[in-house]
Amino acid sequence: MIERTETSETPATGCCSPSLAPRIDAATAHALSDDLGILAHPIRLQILDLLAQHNGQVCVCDLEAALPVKQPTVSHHLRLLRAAGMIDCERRGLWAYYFVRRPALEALRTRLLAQFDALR
Amino acid sequence: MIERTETSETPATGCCSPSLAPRIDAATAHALSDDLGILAHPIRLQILDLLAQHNGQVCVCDLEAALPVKQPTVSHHLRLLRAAGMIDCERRGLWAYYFVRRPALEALRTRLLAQFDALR
DNA sequence: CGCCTATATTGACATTCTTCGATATAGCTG
DNA sequence: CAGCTATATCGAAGAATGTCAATATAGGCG
Repeated sequence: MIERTETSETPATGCCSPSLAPRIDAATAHALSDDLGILAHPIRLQILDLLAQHNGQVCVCDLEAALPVKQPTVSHHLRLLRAAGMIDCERRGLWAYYFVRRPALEALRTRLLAQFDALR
Repeated sequence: MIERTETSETPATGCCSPSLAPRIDAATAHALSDDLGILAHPIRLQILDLLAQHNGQVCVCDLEAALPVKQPTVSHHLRLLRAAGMIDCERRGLWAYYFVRRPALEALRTRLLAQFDALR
């Protein structure tokens, strides 16, 4: 590492800017990346899409029929989406009807937009 | 699976809607989740933030100094971001100056928004 | 050329993710 | 209750990801 004083204005004897720091703190970055990680799976995106389309009327076997994975896998992804607060379900008799939690998705959308705007 | 006719209007002897299909096709979902997967890492989010802040003036050792990971890890994340088309770099002498590719990020933002709006 | 420095790549290792068969749970129906 | 069905959970196995030490590459300087 090249020697340089923090107070100096010199653009560099070498390269490095005087201790550059991210505006996003690690905790925020972590929280956001967790949510992005939930979205970052094709099956989960398709589940969200299906749920949004047929709000409150989609049971697990519908999803299983519409997606190229088996039932335990569908349940697994539903659990992740639920743990992330993006969806929820209501049991009616034998069936579990899943639906998107619009306010949560709206909040995530807002958070994402804010992040993108910060990259402006 | 419960027997049912596609043409019937009956809300179900059981649960399932007549063959529900995602509006997002698998290819689109896959492409989008790939990009989301790139964003879904705290270090990468912070890198994007740092690059956006100091456009065109950030070399790898700056990033290494600002982030809690070692140089090979920084290079690794830079490579992923670059492969995803989100950033690029210019070599000047010994140093590699990285910068965000604003048009690509803008396109991603648009794509993401469209997706969120589809969940409307 | 020989040395030094910034960055990239390689290889190994640990961790996490994804999937699915098998099984458990829960609620209906007879 | 017995049997059936929808969903959840468990456990195992493979794939993908993240990290870093070690090493390679490449460009500057004396």
